Amino acid sequence: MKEQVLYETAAHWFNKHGYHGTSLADLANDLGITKASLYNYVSDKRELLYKVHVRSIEAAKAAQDQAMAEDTWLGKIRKMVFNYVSAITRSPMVTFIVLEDGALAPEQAEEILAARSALDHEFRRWIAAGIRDRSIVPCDPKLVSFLITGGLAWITKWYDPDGPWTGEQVAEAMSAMYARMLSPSFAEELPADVGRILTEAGLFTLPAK
Amino acid sequence: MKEQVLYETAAHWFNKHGYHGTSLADLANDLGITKASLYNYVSDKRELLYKVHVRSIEAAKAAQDQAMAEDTWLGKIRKMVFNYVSAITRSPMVTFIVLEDGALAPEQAEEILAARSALDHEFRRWIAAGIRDRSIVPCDPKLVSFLITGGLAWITKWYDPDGPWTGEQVAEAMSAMYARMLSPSFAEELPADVGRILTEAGLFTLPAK
Amino acid sequence: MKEQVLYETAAHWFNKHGYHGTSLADLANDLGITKASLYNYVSDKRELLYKVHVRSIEAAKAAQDQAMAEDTWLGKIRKMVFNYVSAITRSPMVTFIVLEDGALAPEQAEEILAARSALDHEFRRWIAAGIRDRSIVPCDPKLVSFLITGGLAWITKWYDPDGPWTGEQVAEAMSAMYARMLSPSFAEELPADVGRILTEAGLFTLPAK
Amino acid sequence: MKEQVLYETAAHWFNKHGYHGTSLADLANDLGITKASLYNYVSDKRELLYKVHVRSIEAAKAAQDQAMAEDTWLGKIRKMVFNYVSAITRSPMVTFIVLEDGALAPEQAEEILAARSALDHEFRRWIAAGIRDRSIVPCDPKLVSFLITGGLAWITKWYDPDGPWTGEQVAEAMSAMYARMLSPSFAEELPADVGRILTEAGLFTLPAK
DNA sequence: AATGAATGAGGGTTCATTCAT
DNA sequence: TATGAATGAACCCTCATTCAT
Repeated sequence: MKEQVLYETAAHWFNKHGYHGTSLADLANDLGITKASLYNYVSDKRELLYKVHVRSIEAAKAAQDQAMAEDTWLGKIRKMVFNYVSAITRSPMVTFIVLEDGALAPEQAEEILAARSALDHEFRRWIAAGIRDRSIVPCDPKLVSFLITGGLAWITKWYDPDGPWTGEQVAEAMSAMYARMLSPSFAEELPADVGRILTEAGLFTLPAK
Repeated sequence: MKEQVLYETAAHWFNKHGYHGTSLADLANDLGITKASLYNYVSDKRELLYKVHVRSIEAAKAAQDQAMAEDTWLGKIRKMVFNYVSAITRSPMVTFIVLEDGALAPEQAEEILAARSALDHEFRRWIAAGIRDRSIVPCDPKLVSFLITGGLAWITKWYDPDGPWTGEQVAEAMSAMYARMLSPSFAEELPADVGRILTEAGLFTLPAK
Repeated sequence: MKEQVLYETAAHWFNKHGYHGTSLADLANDLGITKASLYNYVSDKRELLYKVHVRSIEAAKAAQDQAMAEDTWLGKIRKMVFNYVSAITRSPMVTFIVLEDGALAPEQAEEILAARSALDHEFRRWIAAGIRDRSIVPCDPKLVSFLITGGLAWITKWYDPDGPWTGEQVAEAMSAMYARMLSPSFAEELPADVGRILTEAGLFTLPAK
Repeated sequence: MKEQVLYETAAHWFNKHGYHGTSLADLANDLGITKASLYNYVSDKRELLYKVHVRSIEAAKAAQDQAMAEDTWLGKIRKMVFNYVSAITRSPMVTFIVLEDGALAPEQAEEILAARSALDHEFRRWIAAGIRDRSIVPCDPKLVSFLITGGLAWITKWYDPDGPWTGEQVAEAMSAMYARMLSPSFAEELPADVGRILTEAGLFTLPAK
């Protein structure tokens, strides 16, 4: 059995049923092996959750890192959202999993939360910087960060890879909307390709794949 | 024991630990009674979850109903977001709880999902109508509805009543941001009181309570 | 509420579901009162079982006592069976309840078992005496007593007061069959009224009520 | 642990304490394993009861099938009783268990009752056929079937393998008594080996082993 | 690498019983 | 006489985990 599949399955189940609502029997059954066999790959149920969280955070970090190259602060934000949505919708492994209290060991939880917090604070810094140089509308960075995080976390609850939209389309649309929310003036801030989408799709409505 | 307290406690726990991560012993212990006593109020653990969901939906419905009086479509949306955020931050009972697969009985789940879907579709209709009369920027109503729902659902994960912000402040800020995202032109669409807030708070940053 | 009804209901439930399979909630619900109210009549669940047993034994004792007047040993046996079957089929109170191990307190169980044993031994004495004076076929009294007891105990499992047979008909038929089993010669031992039944019913088949 | 032992133990306990009066802890304790281990063999407490019932019915069916070879109707009946008593007294697995209402799932209960009913009706047919060809005394087949079933069901309540009688002795004695009950004339119907028993045992009293 | 069997801990639920009202 | 609320104990069952094979 491929280890990769194990984590994808776990991510899927944790996301749909929650950590405590997922039993190792569920996973084993889904993978076509026995509960006992799982212990050849993982030492713990917790480890599964932990690793899934780690990969999710790595993906978020990557999305952020790759967005840093953008020129403007708004551009960075827009790119970061785009990257992250793309990642989430592309691989079932990269799921934003809601962290249930007490599911992870204290140190693990602390580590995950610290990593998330670091990402969040970096994100807030971008917003604050953008506000300072007037490329982003005055707003509260912390609140806006939460607001956007919520939108991103929710994707896994409704996005269906077999549905009408590709991940890139969703990524494009969401990043555009958030950019719109943050840009001090709609007209001058929107990047060129959004214009293309508006044209192609007619009134910016997402077209089916 | 007050029945109200029971539901608030349950909502709190389900939100923090997930449905399966919450044991009746946790609840009972928190309430200062025994597990068995819980069964004088509820017939089932499931019923607790169900009722919490029902009340959450009622609150959302109320938020929507009370927003209908607004003149413009954007105004309705803004008011709805404001109302709902206010409700969520005000009472621990009104929590947007993530529905874990299989936690509710099939008919219950169906009912809850149907109700949520109805709210969602009404919300989408507002967006679509706004787009049609050009009071809302061209966008995909379904996607935007999901995007906003995510932001609202996430609130319970980070909002702290003992923190620096009042619920009304958060409600004001979030509804303003979403309005900004949707208004075709920022300047002309923003309602008067947002201007007041901008003034009072200095650059729209949320002030501490 | 009539106390009598309580015991009848209890007897019915114990018989259908067993002692442990009957909850006080079942009884209370059936009686239209609350569990707590039951404790105004009985101090214990056990007491219910105990009293039902006592009455069942009293009925058996009465059946035996009233049969002693018969002239022959076989006549006594026949009458005893007739009386007991009549009692069982007449009143829902008089049920032969199978005694589950550990249901009664040790002393109570001992008492009930002693009483049953006394009845049984008296019954065996009749058989033995009959064998001695050749009015009953040579057989093992103990085994025959068990055999007949089984037939009697089973009645509550199948007899339906609303069915085609009256209790007296069943009593007549069963006592006749057992008498047949025990009489050294069928022709000379059968009492007169069996002849009547044979005549009336055609070939001894039980007629509908 | 041998699966066979599990069912024997279960049968024993259900018989002595009733289904609801038997806890899995009792069984596990008796078997020297833990409650949880039971679930490696059975999916349910109910399944234990169900399987025990099934085996009991299979034994009854076998007893009936093997009796069909007998020439006369009375002979069949006699043999069937003999076979069944032998089986019951031989193996603790083959216990006639009283079915408590609601202990089995509706479909299971229906199945068991249907099977029992089939056996019962076949038995009644034998009686009726015997009455028709005058090899059995005129009587009501249904009532007689109940009467005999009761005698058989009761055996498990009193028979003690460590007691003075072997199972075959009991089987011989009971089948002889019922044959006596049903034969139109005692003298001519009794099979030869009963005579032997009468001789050996002195007046047909069962000798100790 | 895989598994069947076993298990301690705990989870949801029922139950007989008590008691203040 | 009746009851709603409370509870300790027990019950059936599930779960994560282990281990010999």
